[in-house]
Amino acid sequence: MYTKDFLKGTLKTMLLNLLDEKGDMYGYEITQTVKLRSQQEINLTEGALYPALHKLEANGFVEAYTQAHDGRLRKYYTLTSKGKTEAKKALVAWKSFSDVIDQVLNPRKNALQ
Amino acid sequence: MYTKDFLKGTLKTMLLNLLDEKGDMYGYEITQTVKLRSQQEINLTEGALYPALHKLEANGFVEAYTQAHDGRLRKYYTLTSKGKTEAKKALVAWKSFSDVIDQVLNPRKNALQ
DNA sequence: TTATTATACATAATAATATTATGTATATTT
DNA sequence: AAATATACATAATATTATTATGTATAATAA
Repeated sequence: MYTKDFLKGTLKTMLLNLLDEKGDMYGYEITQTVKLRSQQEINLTEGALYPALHKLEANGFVEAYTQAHDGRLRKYYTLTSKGKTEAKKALVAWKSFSDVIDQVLNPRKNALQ
Repeated sequence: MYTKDFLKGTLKTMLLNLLDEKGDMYGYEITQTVKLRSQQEINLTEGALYPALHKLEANGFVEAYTQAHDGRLRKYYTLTSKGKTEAKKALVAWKSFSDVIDQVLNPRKNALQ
Protein backbone atom coordinates (compact mmCIF):
# COMPACT_ATOMS: atom_id res chain seq x y z
CA MET A 1 0.00 0.00 0.00
CA TYR A 2 1.16 3.48 -0.86
CA THR A 3 -0.96 4.79 1.98
CA LYS A 4 1.46 3.84 4.68
CA ASP A 5 4.26 5.77 3.04
CA PHE A 6 2.40 8.90 2.10
CA LEU A 7 -0.37 9.76 4.47
CA LYS A 8 2.45 11.00 6.64
CA GLY A 9 4.19 13.22 4.21
CA THR A 10 5.88 13.87 0.98
CA LEU A 11 9.07 15.33 2.44
CA LYS A 12 11.27 12.30 1.79
CA THR A 13 10.12 12.17 -1.85
CA MET A 14 10.94 15.81 -2.40
CA LEU A 15 14.36 15.57 -0.76
CA LEU A 16 15.46 12.48 -2.70
CA ASN A 17 14.22 13.76 -6.04
CA LEU A 18 15.68 17.24 -5.69
CA LEU A 19 19.07 15.69 -4.94
CA ASP A 20 18.64 13.36 -7.89
CA GLU A 21 17.79 16.21 -10.24
CA LYS A 22 20.09 18.96 -9.02
CA GLY A 23 23.05 17.06 -7.58
CA ASP A 24 24.55 17.90 -4.18
CA MET A 25 22.55 20.35 -2.11
CA TYR A 26 22.70 21.73 1.44
CA GLY A 27 19.76 22.09 3.80
CA TYR A 28 19.07 25.76 3.53
CA GLU A 29 19.35 25.57 -0.26
CA ILE A 30 16.68 22.87 -0.28
CA THR A 31 14.28 25.07 1.72
CA GLN A 32 14.77 27.92 -0.75
CA THR A 33 14.32 25.74 -3.82
CA VAL A 34 11.14 24.19 -2.45
CA LYS A 35 9.79 27.61 -1.50
CA LEU A 36 10.51 28.97 -4.98
CA ARG A 37 9.10 26.02 -6.88
CA SER A 38 5.97 25.92 -4.75
CA GLN A 39 5.28 29.66 -5.13
CA GLN A 40 5.96 30.18 -1.41
CA GLU A 41 3.36 27.56 -0.48
CA ILE A 42 5.76 25.12 1.12
CA ASN A 43 8.03 26.45 3.82
CA LEU A 44 10.11 23.54 5.10
CA THR A 45 10.68 23.94 8.83
CA GLU A 46 14.04 23.06 10.36
CA GLY A 47 12.41 20.69 12.84
CA ALA A 48 11.16 18.61 9.93
CA LEU A 49 13.98 19.09 7.44
CA TYR A 50 17.11 18.31 9.46
CA PRO A 51 15.80 15.17 11.18
CA ALA A 52 14.55 13.96 7.78
CA LEU A 53 17.97 14.50 6.21
CA HIS A 54 19.66 12.75 9.12
CA LYS A 55 17.33 9.81 8.71
CA LEU A 56 18.06 9.57 4.98
CA GLU A 57 21.73 9.50 5.91
CA ALA A 58 21.21 6.84 8.58
CA ASN A 59 19.38 4.75 5.99
CA GLY A 60 22.23 5.04 3.50
CA PHE A 61 20.25 7.00 0.92
CA VAL A 62 22.50 10.06 1.16
CA GLU A 63 26.03 10.91 2.27
CA ALA A 64 27.07 14.22 3.77
CA TYR A 65 30.14 16.42 3.68
CA THR A 66 30.77 19.87 5.09
CA GLN A 67 32.15 22.79 3.13
CA ALA A 68 32.97 26.32 4.20
CA HIS A 69 31.45 29.17 2.22
CA ASP A 70 31.83 32.86 3.06
CA GLY A 71 32.67 32.11 6.68
CA ARG A 72 29.75 29.76 7.20
CA LEU A 73 29.59 25.99 7.04
CA ARG A 74 27.30 24.24 4.63
CA LYS A 75 26.48 20.56 4.94
CA TYR A 76 26.06 19.11 1.49
CA TYR A 77 24.14 15.93 0.81
CA THR A 78 24.83 13.52 -2.06
CA LEU A 79 22.54 10.75 -3.24
CA THR A 80 24.05 7.26 -3.01
CA SER A 81 23.20 4.65 -5.63
CA LYS A 82 20.83 3.15 -3.09
CA GLY A 83 19.34 6.63 -2.74
CA LYS A 84 18.85 6.97 -6.50
CA THR A 85 16.85 3.77 -6.57
CA GLU A 86 14.84 4.98 -3.60
CA ALA A 87 14.21 8.34 -5.29
CA LYS A 88 12.67 6.66 -8.32
CA LYS A 89 10.56 4.38 -6.14
CA ALA A 90 9.33 7.31 -4.08
CA LEU A 91 8.39 9.29 -7.19
CA VAL A 92 6.38 6.41 -8.63
CA ALA A 93 4.73 5.88 -5.23
CA TRP A 94 3.74 9.54 -5.01
CA LYS A 95 2.20 9.51 -8.48
CA SER A 96 0.29 6.34 -7.67
CA PHE A 97 -0.87 7.73 -4.37
CA SER A 98 -2.15 11.00 -5.79
CA ASP A 99 -3.90 9.11 -8.60
CA VAL A 100 -5.54 6.81 -6.08
CA ILE A 101 -6.75 9.71 -3.96
CA ASP A 102 -8.12 11.41 -7.07
CA GLN A 103 -9.89 8.18 -7.96
CA VAL A 104 -11.50 8.02 -4.52
CA LEU A 105 -12.56 11.66 -4.72
CA ASN A 106 -13.80 11.51 -8.30
CA PRO A 107 -14.06 7.96 -9.64
CA ARG A 108 -14.28 7.31 -13.37
CA LYS A 109 -17.83 7.06 -14.55
CA ASN A 110 -17.35 3.46 -15.62
CA ALA A 111 -16.10 2.38 -12.22
CA LEU A 112 -18.29 0.48 -9.81
CA GLN A 113 -19.59 2.47 -6.84
CA MET B 1 -0.25 27.07 3.23
CA TYR B 2 -1.83 23.85 2.06
CA THR B 3 1.09 22.02 3.60
CA LYS B 4 -0.12 22.26 7.14
CA ASP B 5 -3.42 20.64 6.26
CA PHE B 6 -2.16 17.89 4.02
CA LEU B 7 1.24 16.69 4.98
CA LYS B 8 -0.65 14.86 7.68
CA GLY B 9 -3.22 13.14 5.63
CA THR B 10 -6.01 13.09 3.16
CA LEU B 11 -8.49 11.21 5.31
CA LYS B 12 -10.65 14.21 6.19
CA THR B 13 -10.90 15.21 2.52
CA MET B 14 -12.01 11.74 1.50
CA LEU B 15 -14.60 11.47 4.28
CA LEU B 16 -16.18 14.86 3.62
CA ASN B 17 -16.30 14.42 -0.13
CA LEU B 18 -17.68 10.89 -0.06
CA LEU B 19 -20.50 12.08 2.19
CA ASP B 20 -21.08 15.04 -0.12
CA GLU B 21 -21.28 12.82 -3.18
CA LYS B 22 -23.08 9.76 -1.85
CA GLY B 23 -25.22 11.15 0.95
CA ASP B 24 -25.41 9.50 4.37
CA MET B 25 -22.90 6.72 4.96
CA TYR B 26 -21.80 4.60 7.91
CA GLY B 27 -18.22 3.89 8.88
CA TYR B 28 -17.83 0.38 7.58
CA GLU B 29 -19.47 1.40 4.29
CA ILE B 30 -16.87 4.16 3.92
CA THR B 31 -14.02 1.68 4.36
CA GLN B 32 -15.49 -0.58 1.66
CA THR B 33 -16.09 2.27 -0.78
CA VAL B 34 -12.57 3.61 -0.35
CA LYS B 35 -11.11 0.12 -0.75
CA LEU B 36 -13.10 -0.46 -3.95
CA ARG B 37 -12.35 2.91 -5.51
CA SER B 38 -8.66 2.65 -4.69
CA GLN B 39 -8.32 -0.87 -6.12
CA GLN B 40 -7.62 -2.23 -2.63
CA GLU B 41 -4.76 0.24 -2.14
CA ILE B 42 -6.30 2.13 0.74
CA ASN B 43 -7.50 0.14 3.70
CA LEU B 44 -8.83 2.57 6.26
CA THR B 45 -8.04 1.33 9.75
CA GLU B 46 -10.56 1.70 12.56
CA GLY B 47 -8.06 3.52 14.74
CA ALA B 48 -7.86 6.25 12.11
CA LEU B 49 -11.42 6.22 10.77
CA TYR B 50 -13.55 6.40 13.90
CA PRO B 51 -11.58 9.12 15.69
CA ALA B 52 -11.60 11.11 12.43
CA LEU B 53 -15.39 10.79 12.13
CA HIS B 54 -15.82 11.77 15.77
CA LYS B 55 -13.68 14.83 15.21
CA LEU B 56 -15.70 15.86 12.16
CA GLU B 57 -18.79 15.55 14.35
CA ALA B 58 -17.23 17.57 17.17
CA ASN B 59 -16.37 20.26 14.64
CA GLY B 60 -19.94 20.40 13.36
CA PHE B 61 -19.12 19.16 9.86
CA VAL B 62 -21.25 16.04 10.21
CA GLU B 63 -24.16 14.79 12.30
CA ALA B 64 -24.72 11.19 13.29
CA TYR B 65 -27.71 8.92 13.82
CA THR B 66 -27.91 5.21 14.55
CA GLN B 67 -30.03 2.75 12.63
CA ALA B 68 -30.55 -0.99 13.10
CA HIS B 69 -29.95 -3.24 10.12
CA ASP B 70 -30.15 -7.06 10.18
CA GLY B 71 -29.58 -7.18 13.92
CA ARG B 72 -26.58 -4.85 13.86
CA LEU B 73 -26.36 -1.15 14.51
CA ARG B 74 -25.02 1.23 11.90
CA LYS B 75 -24.01 4.77 12.71
CA TYR B 76 -24.81 6.99 9.76
CA TYR B 77 -23.14 10.32 9.17
CA THR B 78 -24.73 13.27 7.36
CA LEU B 79 -22.93 16.35 6.10
CA THR B 80 -24.10 19.61 7.64
CA SER B 81 -24.15 22.78 5.54
CA LYS B 82 -20.95 23.78 7.31
CA GLY B 83 -19.58 20.40 6.30
CA LYS B 84 -20.51 20.93 2.64
CA THR B 85 -18.55 24.14 2.58
CA GLU B 86 -15.62 22.39 4.26
CA ALA B 87 -15.79 19.52 1.75
CA LYS B 88 -15.39 21.91 -1.17
CA LYS B 89 -12.55 23.73 0.54
CA ALA B 90 -10.77 20.48 1.30
CA LEU B 91 -11.12 19.29 -2.30
CA VAL B 92 -9.63 22.50 -3.67
CA ALA B 93 -6.86 22.33 -1.08
CA TRP B 94 -5.99 18.74 -2.06
CA LYS B 95 -5.81 19.63 -5.76
CA SER B 96 -3.61 22.62 -5.00
CA PHE B 97 -1.39 20.58 -2.75
CA SER B 98 -0.87 17.76 -5.25
CA ASP B 99 -0.18 20.31 -8.00
CA VAL B 100 2.37 22.06 -5.79
CA ILE B 101 4.15 18.81 -4.96
CA ASP B 102 4.19 17.92 -8.67
CA GLN B 103 5.65 21.34 -9.36
CA VAL B 104 8.43 20.79 -6.83
CA LEU B 105 9.18 17.33 -8.21
CA ASN B 106 9.04 18.35 -11.85
CA PRO B 107 8.97 22.10 -12.36
CA ARG B 108 7.81 23.59 -15.65
CA LYS B 109 10.72 24.26 -17.94
CA ASN B 110 10.02 28.00 -17.94
CA ALA B 111 10.14 28.21 -14.16
CA LEU B 112 13.12 29.62 -12.32
CA GLN B 113 15.37 27.08 -10.64
C1' DT C 1 -21.82 -28.11 14.54
C1' DT C 2 -18.17 -25.49 15.25
C1' DA C 3 -14.79 -22.34 13.64
C1' DT C 4 -13.74 -18.67 10.75
C1' DT C 5 -14.74 -14.62 8.34
C1' DA C 6 -17.49 -10.54 7.56
C1' DT C 7 -19.97 -6.88 9.44
C1' DA C 8 -20.05 -2.94 12.85
C1' DC C 9 -18.56 0.02 16.37
C1' DA C 10 -14.93 1.77 19.66
C1' DT C 11 -10.67 2.85 22.36
C1' DA C 12 -5.80 2.33 24.24
C1' DA C 13 -0.91 1.91 23.43
C1' DT C 14 2.48 3.06 20.40
C1' DA C 15 5.04 5.07 16.43
C1' DA C 16 6.03 8.46 13.16
C1' DT C 17 6.42 12.94 11.79
C1' DA C 18 5.09 17.57 11.69
C1' DT C 19 5.00 22.46 14.13
C1' DT C 20 6.83 25.57 17.33
C1' DA C 21 10.31 27.18 20.24
C1' DT C 22 14.88 27.62 21.32
C1' DG C 23 19.90 27.77 20.73
C1' DT C 24 24.40 28.93 18.39
C1' DA C 25 26.89 31.55 14.94
C1' DT C 26 28.29 34.55 10.89
C1' DA C 27 27.14 37.80 6.99
C1' DT C 28 24.47 41.25 5.03
C1' DT C 29 21.29 44.85 4.83
C1' DT C 30 18.70 48.63 6.89
C1' DA D 1 23.60 49.44 15.80
C1' DA D 2 19.70 46.60 14.89
C1' DA D 3 17.33 43.61 12.06
C1' DT D 4 17.29 40.19 8.69
C1' DA D 5 19.28 36.42 6.07
C1' DT D 6 22.08 32.49 6.05
C1' DA D 7 23.19 27.90 8.22
C1' DC D 8 22.93 24.15 11.28
C1' DA D 9 20.67 21.56 15.18
C1' DT D 10 17.64 19.77 18.93
C1' DA D 11 13.83 19.66 22.53
C1' DA D 12 9.01 20.02 23.64
C1' DT D 13 4.69 19.40 21.88
C1' DA D 14 0.77 18.22 18.78
C1' DT D 15 -1.31 15.51 15.47
C1' DT D 16 -2.49 11.53 13.33
C1' DA D 17 -1.48 7.13 11.74
C1' DT D 18 -0.75 1.83 12.84
C1' DT D 19 -1.41 -1.97 15.72
C1' DA D 20 -3.66 -4.32 19.28
C1' DT D 21 -7.54 -5.18 21.82
C1' DG D 22 -12.45 -5.37 23.06
C1' DT D 23 -17.54 -6.20 22.27
C1' DA D 24 -21.18 -8.16 19.45
C1' DT D 25 -24.09 -10.29 15.61
C1' DA D 26 -24.51 -12.63 10.94
C1' DA D 27 -22.99 -15.47 7.42
C1' DT D 28 -20.09 -18.85 5.53
C1' DA D 29 -16.83 -22.74 5.56
C1' DA D 30 -14.89 -26.81 7.53
